[in-house]
Amino acid sequence: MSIVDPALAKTGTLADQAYEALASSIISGELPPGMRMLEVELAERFGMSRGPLREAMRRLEERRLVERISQRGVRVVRLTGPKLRGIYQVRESLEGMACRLAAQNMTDTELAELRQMLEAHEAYVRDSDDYSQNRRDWDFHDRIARGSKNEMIVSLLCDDLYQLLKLYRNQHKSKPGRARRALQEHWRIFGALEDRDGELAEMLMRRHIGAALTVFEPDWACDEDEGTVPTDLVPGGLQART
Amino acid sequence: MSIVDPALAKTGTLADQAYEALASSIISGELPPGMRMLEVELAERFGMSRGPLREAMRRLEERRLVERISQRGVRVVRLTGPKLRGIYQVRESLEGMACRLAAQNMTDTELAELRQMLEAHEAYVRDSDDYSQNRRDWDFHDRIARGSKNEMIVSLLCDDLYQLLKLYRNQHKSKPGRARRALQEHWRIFGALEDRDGELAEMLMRRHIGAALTVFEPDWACDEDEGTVPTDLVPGGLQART
DNA sequence: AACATCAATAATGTTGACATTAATACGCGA
DNA sequence: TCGCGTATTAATGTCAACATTATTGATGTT
Repeated sequence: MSIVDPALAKTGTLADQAYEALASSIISGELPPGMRMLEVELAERFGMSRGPLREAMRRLEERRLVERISQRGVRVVRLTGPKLRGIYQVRESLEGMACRLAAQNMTDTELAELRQMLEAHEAYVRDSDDYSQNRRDWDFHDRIARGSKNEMIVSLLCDDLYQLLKLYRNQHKSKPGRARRALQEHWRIFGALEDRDGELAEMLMRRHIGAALTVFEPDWACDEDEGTVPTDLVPGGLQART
Repeated sequence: MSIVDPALAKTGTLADQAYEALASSIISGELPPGMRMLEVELAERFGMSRGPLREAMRRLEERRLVERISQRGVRVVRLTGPKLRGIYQVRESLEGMACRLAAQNMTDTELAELRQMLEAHEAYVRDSDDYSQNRRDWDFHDRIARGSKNEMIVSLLCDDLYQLLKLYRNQHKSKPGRARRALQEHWRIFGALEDRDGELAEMLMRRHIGAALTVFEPDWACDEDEGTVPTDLVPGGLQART
C-alpha cells in the first residue's frame, strides 16, 4: 500500500485524509521511526497544500505518533525500551479500569459476541502460534475497551495507545510461544466479565498486560541507546520520485 | 484578565499563543461552555490570521476542551454529569498508577519538598475550608504525577485531565467541608510514598479520587439534561468590541 | 398563516505566495 | 588543512484571498 492510497481517504476534510494516511503509514513502518517529515514533500505527494497537512501533523503530534523539534520540523516517533515501558504502565492502568467497567456495563449480547470471538480464536490458535499482538488479540482488547462505555477510555486506548503499540510491534520481533497462554488469559478475563466481577476482571487484565510486556523484553539490551544521533532520513528516501 | 493578554503569550508560535490564551479562557469560564468559537472573530481578536488559529483549535479539540461538529464549527465543551464521571474514572486509574510509580521513583528530595508543601497546607486549612479542588490541592496532585517519572502519565494528567476538571470546578459550586478530610488523605498518601509502598499508595489515591467526585454529586439532578438545544452564544457576546 | 423553494449571507475549508528562521555551502584567512 | 564568518538554500511560520458548504432570510404559493 502506497502512502497515497486513492481507494481509501475520500471522506472528510483533507486534513482528516492526510492524518489517516500518515498514521497508517507510520504504524505499518512505511515511514520508519526517526524519519524527517517535510511539509512540502508530503503536501505535494498528497496533492494538497500545506495548510491541511499541518493540521494533520498537529494531530499526529498530539497522539504521539510524531515528535516536533521546536522550529526544526517533525520526525516519526522512536519508541525506545523505557518509553515502551511507560506506555505499558498507562495501558495497564487504563485497560484495567476499562475491564472493571466492562464487567458492569457490557450487555449480554456483547458478552455473547465476545465468547464467539474467543471460540474462533481457539480454533485459530490450534494451527498458529502467532496470537499475542496479533489482529485477533487487538480485537479482543478493543471490544473490552468499548465495553467500558467510557468515551474517554475508548479514545485514549483505541486512538492513541493501540496505535503506538502496533507501531512498536511492527518494528520489533516479539518472541513467540505465548499464544496458548495469552488466549487462556483472555478466557479467564471473559469469565470474570460474565460473572460481572469488575474487581477480578481488572486484576486479571492488569496481569495479562504485564505479561504481554515481557514479549518484547529480550531485545532491549541493544535498543536502549537513545543517545545516538538521529538518522536523518528524508521522505523521498523510500519511494522513487517522478 | 482579557482573552488577549499582552503580558503573557510572547513566546512560541502564534498557534501556541492562541492555544494558551484560549485554553485559559475556557478553563476560567471566560468562554462559557457551549459557546460557539468563530475562527474569524477570534483571529481578529488575537491579531493573527486564521491559519495558526485553526492549529490552536485542533489542539484544543484533541485535548477535549472544545467539540467540533463536522463542518459546522467548534464549541466550548459542555461537561455533563456522566461525562465528568467518565473523566473521574480515567483519573482514578491513571493517578493511581502515577502514585504507585511515584512511590518507587520519587527522590528523597522530592519527598521532603512534598512534606513541606503539606505542612504549608496544614497551616492554610486552619483558616480556610476551601482546599479540595483548590490551587494547593492541584499542586499536590501535580507533584505526584510528575513523581511517577512517566512522561505520558504526566501529559495525560496535567495537560488534559486537570484542565478539564478545573474547568468543571469553575462552573459548578462544590460543596465545602471536605478540606480537613482531603488534607488527611493527602498525608496518608504521603506516608505510603515515604514508605515506598506503591501498592498502598495506589489504593489510597484511588479512594481519595473516588471521594473527591462526591463533592460534585449534589447538583447532578438538574445538570443531566443533555437533550436541550445548545445555546447559541457567539464570541462577541461577552466583551465590547471596538 | 404555514410551508417550501431559492437567493443572500456567513461560516469553514483550502490555496499559493510571502516572511522568517534554521541548515548548508562556500570562501577566506590563519 | 582546519576553523570561522558569511551567503545561499531550504525548511517552517504566517498571511490574505478564494472555494465550498451551511445557515439565514425572503418570497411566493397553497
